Amino acid sequence: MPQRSPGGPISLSVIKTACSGCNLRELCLPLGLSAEELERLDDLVSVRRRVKRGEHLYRSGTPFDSIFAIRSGFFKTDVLIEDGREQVTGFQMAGELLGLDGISSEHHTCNAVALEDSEICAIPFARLEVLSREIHTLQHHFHKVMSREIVRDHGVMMLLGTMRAEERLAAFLLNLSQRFTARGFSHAEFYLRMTREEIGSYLGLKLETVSRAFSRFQEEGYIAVQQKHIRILDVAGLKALMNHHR
Amino acid sequence: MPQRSPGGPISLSVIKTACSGCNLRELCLPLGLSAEELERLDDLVSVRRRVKRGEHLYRSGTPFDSIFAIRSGFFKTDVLIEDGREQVTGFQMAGELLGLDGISSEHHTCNAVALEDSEICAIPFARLEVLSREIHTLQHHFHKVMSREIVRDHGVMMLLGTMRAEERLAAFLLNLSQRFTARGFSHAEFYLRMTREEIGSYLGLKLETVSRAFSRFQEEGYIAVQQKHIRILDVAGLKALMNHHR
DNA sequence: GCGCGTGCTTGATCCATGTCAACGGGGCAG
DNA sequence: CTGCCCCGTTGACATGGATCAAGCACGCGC
Repeated sequence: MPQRSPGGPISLSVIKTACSGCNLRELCLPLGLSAEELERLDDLVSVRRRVKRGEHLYRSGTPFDSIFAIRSGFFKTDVLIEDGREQVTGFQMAGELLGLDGISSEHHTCNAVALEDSEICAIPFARLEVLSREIHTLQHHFHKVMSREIVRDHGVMMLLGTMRAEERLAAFLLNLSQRFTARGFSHAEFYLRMTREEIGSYLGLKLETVSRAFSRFQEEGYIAVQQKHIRILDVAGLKALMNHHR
Repeated sequence: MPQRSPGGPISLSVIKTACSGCNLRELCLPLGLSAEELERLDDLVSVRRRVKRGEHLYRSGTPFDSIFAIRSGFFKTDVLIEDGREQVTGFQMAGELLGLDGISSEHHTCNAVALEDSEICAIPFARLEVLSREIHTLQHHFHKVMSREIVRDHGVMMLLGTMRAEERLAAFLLNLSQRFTARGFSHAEFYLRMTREEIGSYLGLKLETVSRAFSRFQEEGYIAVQQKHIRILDVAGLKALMNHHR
């Protein structure tokens, strides 16, 4: 069991901002809402806070009452089993939601850890349900977000169940690239916020295998790697590699 | 590629029954509803139909408009990629919902195939959203069901990412056993509706590996297998095996 | 009742990835 | 500036599961 830092796991400094002024509103929950509806969502999303690198936003087993939207930063979610095995279930970036897994049992079922200093918006779930009864667009969009999470998970199952090491890593890099692009960052150049071990855990590989695959991609000229700095040189090459199954 | 049966993929014989009289109402969507609310759900769930063994309930890429509740029978869902690889994403039994993945893009993103003659209830999603705005219990329960699906997927990711072959199969058998129990069937004795290959696809293993693991479990006295007929002899043994990681 | 096909089992071998080990570099603490 | 620790890289070797191949059992159609 991970130990709690004294005085609670999360830093509580509150930031004042609103969905209506948030540049992520086209990615995040507010998508498709009118100005007036957006204001009602603002009321609901009153708590914003910072989570420092390495801190938990929530832990598996703790009571669930809010979902969280990432305003800035980068998170991982993971599940641990007794014998110490860890499975990273996802990496989340700005505009994505955290905590949906907690709705079913009213307790979080995974850990969410900031991989860099981050800011999140807490959305009290009970109030979200009330509001989404009134705002159809919000209701529907929320359902889409949950469904998208399920589809994403199926993709990971595909990856874990059928792909070999290099395919997995290629898929991972292309996915990150695409998500960075959607946020207005370079699609070709980015910093990884996670370690090789965390990548490995997510992809069902050991860190050495991840490292070797990175090296091979570099030798082949698909990417340039230096530690956590990645430059994608040949998107098509990486894509081709993914169909390269025996 | 599975071929389409002439005249469309699904048999359309309609069965007349109601949620209010359904013995699955404690497992399925109606959970927690009052008699009066249940009647309103009945109105919504008007289409019931049979899907014969081997037939598709829906296919990846087709438009989404309903989710489906399984009234009786057994399904698999799978995702295919171009080069023919298949990933089975789940096996579903009576009382479980199918099609949640389609909400996000308004198209189904996987195939649902009956593994035995089955009966399903179609729930038009747009109408479910309307009704769940009016019935809070229904809204909340629906959210829980979606969330449970996410949690389940995380479990599969854990399995695929960190477990070895025998652990995966043990986890699979225990999970089936537990779900049969919840439906009032024997926890110790059941028929598998799926082939070794489908089990393998779900567990990220080849069919030979699945077969060998079954044989080993039998040698060890954990189970008795004869083709698709499984008898679990030592639940504790199977559970112990799951922590048996090197 | 017989023959065929599909699915299952089992054996032999191979290979991708895991494991173990050594080393190097960068960043942070003092 | 110096030293340490964490992270990443690389090599040598081990192994679990994949692959290839053969044969068997059951269910179904004729």
